Amino acid sequence: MGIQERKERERERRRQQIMVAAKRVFSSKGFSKTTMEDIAKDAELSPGTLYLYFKNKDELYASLSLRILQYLLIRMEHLISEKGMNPEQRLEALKQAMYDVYDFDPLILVNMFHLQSSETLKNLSTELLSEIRELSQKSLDAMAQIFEEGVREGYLLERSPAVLSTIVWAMFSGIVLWEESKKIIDGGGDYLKETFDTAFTIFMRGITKKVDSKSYNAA
Amino acid sequence: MGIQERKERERERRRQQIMVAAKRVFSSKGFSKTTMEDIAKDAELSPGTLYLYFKNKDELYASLSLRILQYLLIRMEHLISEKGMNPEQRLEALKQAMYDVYDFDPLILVNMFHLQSSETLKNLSTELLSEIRELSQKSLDAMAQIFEEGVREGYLLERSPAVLSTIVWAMFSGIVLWEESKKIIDGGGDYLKETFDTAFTIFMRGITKKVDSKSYNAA
Amino acid sequence: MGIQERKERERERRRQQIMVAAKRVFSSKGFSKTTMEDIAKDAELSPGTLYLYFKNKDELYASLSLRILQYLLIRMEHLISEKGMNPEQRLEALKQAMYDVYDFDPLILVNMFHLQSSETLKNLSTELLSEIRELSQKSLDAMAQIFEEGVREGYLLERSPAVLSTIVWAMFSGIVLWEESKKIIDGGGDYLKETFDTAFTIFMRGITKKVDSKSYNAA
Amino acid sequence: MGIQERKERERERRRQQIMVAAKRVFSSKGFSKTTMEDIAKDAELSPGTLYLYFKNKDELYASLSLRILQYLLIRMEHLISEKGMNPEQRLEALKQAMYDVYDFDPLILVNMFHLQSSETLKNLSTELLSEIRELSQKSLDAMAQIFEEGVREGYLLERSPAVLSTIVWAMFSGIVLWEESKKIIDGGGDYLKETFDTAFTIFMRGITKKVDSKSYNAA
DNA sequence: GATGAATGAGTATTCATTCAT
DNA sequence: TATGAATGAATACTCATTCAT
Repeated sequence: MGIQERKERERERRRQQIMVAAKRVFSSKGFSKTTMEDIAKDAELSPGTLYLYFKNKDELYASLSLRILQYLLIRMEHLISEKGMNPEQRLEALKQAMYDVYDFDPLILVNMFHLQSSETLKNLSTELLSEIRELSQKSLDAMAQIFEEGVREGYLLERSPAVLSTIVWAMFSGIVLWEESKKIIDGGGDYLKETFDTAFTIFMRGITKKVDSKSYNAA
Repeated sequence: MGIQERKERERERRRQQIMVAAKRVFSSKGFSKTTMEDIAKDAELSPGTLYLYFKNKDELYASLSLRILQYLLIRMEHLISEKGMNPEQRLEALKQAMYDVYDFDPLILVNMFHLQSSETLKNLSTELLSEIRELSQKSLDAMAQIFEEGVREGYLLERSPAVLSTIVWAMFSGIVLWEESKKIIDGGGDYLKETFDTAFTIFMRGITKKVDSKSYNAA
Repeated sequence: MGIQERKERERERRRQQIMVAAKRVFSSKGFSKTTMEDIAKDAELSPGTLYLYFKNKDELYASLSLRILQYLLIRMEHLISEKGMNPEQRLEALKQAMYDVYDFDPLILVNMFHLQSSETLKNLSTELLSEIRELSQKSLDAMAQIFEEGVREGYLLERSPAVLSTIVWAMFSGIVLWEESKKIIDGGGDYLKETFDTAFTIFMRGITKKVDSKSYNAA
Repeated sequence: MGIQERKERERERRRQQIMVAAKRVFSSKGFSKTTMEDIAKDAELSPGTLYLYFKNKDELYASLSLRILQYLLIRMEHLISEKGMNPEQRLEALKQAMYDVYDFDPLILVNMFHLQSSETLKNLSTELLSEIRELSQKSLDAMAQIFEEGVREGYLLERSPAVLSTIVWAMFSGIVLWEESKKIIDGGGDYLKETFDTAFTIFMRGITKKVDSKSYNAA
């Protein structure tokens, strides 16, 4: 291992250390109530050091979303590379993958929507922004391939794979958002998996060619 | 009209004046970059006056969402009170109602999701919070009635109406959020209606008992 | 007195209050070691209030120089409006006026040179900058008139009045700077008046047509 | 050449390398906006290394002024050691020497005044401060010798040589400062040489015993 | 000597909110 | 009611300097 490489690895380790702390603090206090000093303390570093690894608070925040997007992409790519699954099985695996994304980091997933729908985006460096864009796009593309295959093999109705993947992702994120906000608003909720399972089943039935008896009136 | 009532009406007018200004400014600058003074200027009032009508910035912000929730509820209640529609027609009308909610104020709709997913909720007064909760719940309940009727009349599969309405709402909000964020991230988008139309059609097919030939392979 | 005018007067009073405090603190601690909070405390105001009257620290600093330039201009204009003085008397009065400017506020005079020669200028608003420029120019123009008259009346040699006034001002400011820096460097100095008196006498002899016996070998 | 001496030479070279970089950066960004890292980068060294050669930022800054003072002293000493000049010629040579000082490094010359008039002086080490003091004093003493000789030889009026040299230096620095600030404030200027030439001529006429016909009404 | 990562004290500025008028 | 001047707490970010390697 060259000295260059060792340094790079060390640097990456520090970044992770900071991100872990950031996630912890952001999750418990929310974005605007979290101070850089809070994060520094949690990471057992000085505030100045944070700025050696992240341009500003917004970028540190956004980098957390990046991680979950990266995880999403990995799962999607793994999914489409898997051999020997028929479309039905593959779609079932897709649903499972999305559960895993949620489990990977539910709070950051919600944050991601905050990020996307806010003015935060304007403070991000173009590199980071394009990285986010690229990851989102790739993940959706991967999802689309699954649907495409289903269509090609005559299992699914002829629908645009791109639109189908958008809908799945929207449905998933909408439910996440809804369940999380219910938790805050009335302390209820966390039926995410049940709800998403139902939603997914309905969705599948809606795009499957031969609507089999199994889906007919199944709970 | 009593003097009390006249006063109340005057007061309501001022509130609206402020909310209109607030909406304008929040929409163009985002929540955290908007100052109370910005809003006061836009409303041609002094900063102090704002506080005579709204407890604080968060509540002013949240009150905007309230309006759109009120509109949603009105539409839903109107929908279920309408006589002489069969389930299919009623569901079609539901889809149309949601388009209208979007058109009523797309930016505020997005703000609403932002509101839901953020720490803002924690700063709201219990009154406002419960008002939001109540409106959301009522709207969803109204939606649920539509599904319930469809089930009762044997048009829809036996599914929990509450879950179905949750899914529709989540699907809708997920797509809104997704399309808006695409606008910001890569300047693309605004396929909301097309996407939601497809999503709704699929969803309908997924929950309809007799899957007719019409939906089979339709674009 | 209209209400508008009363407010304006009140506002001006606050500005002065702040400037007096600023001068006191800047003089004792220097520009970069003075914090806005120091000044606020000295003025018995809150830090935020300072920003209601001055855009930023640089402008507050520069506004001090403005006062001394205003004083300089007043003295110069008074000088040229004075009737019944011959050129010799008028030049003597010029020297006296410059002493007074120095006495008006020696430290701020030094600051003014700091201001001029530094990067501070770049942070100033264009209004303030042009005000400084205008005051400087007007003062020099007034000075130039004195020399012009002396030339016209045949008392002085034919020299450009603009250049003469530049030289007098440069000589004056150079001596101020030098004496002040000597105070800091070796604790010596404060021979400003003696030195400037000699310098002025020599300068006068150098531009006077008839070099009289009085100036010959006078101390 | 001993090993000790070689080391010393090497050390001096590094100092020069740093000073050259420092001058470049200070000149383009001003003192307070220049960071030590800027200088380190320009010098292709690490920040830490700068501190092996200069105690701190202030001293690095001041050391630049030192160079120009050293140059001034060299010129002055050379001037008085020159044989076979009459007072008139020597004074003419003095004027020329000051032009050369200006040309040697106009920006640093301005910096020097900035240095003198500011709080920077208070941060300098006593060694550096006394070095500055000594160089200034020696240069002025050398200048004074020129005037003294002029007086002794009956060419100049009986004036204190120390005061005369102070005045010449103040006049010179005042003009430099004035011309430079005009450049910043209104983009005008660089008439330094013309202005100083006139000033010097007037000054000479003011201290010369026999005011000859040449200076009478000359341009 | 040289490095450069880490430090952490230091501060200008903002802005939601109040309250005397 | 309405005002808007004043408040002052709160904080992101910088950068001269150090020191372990």
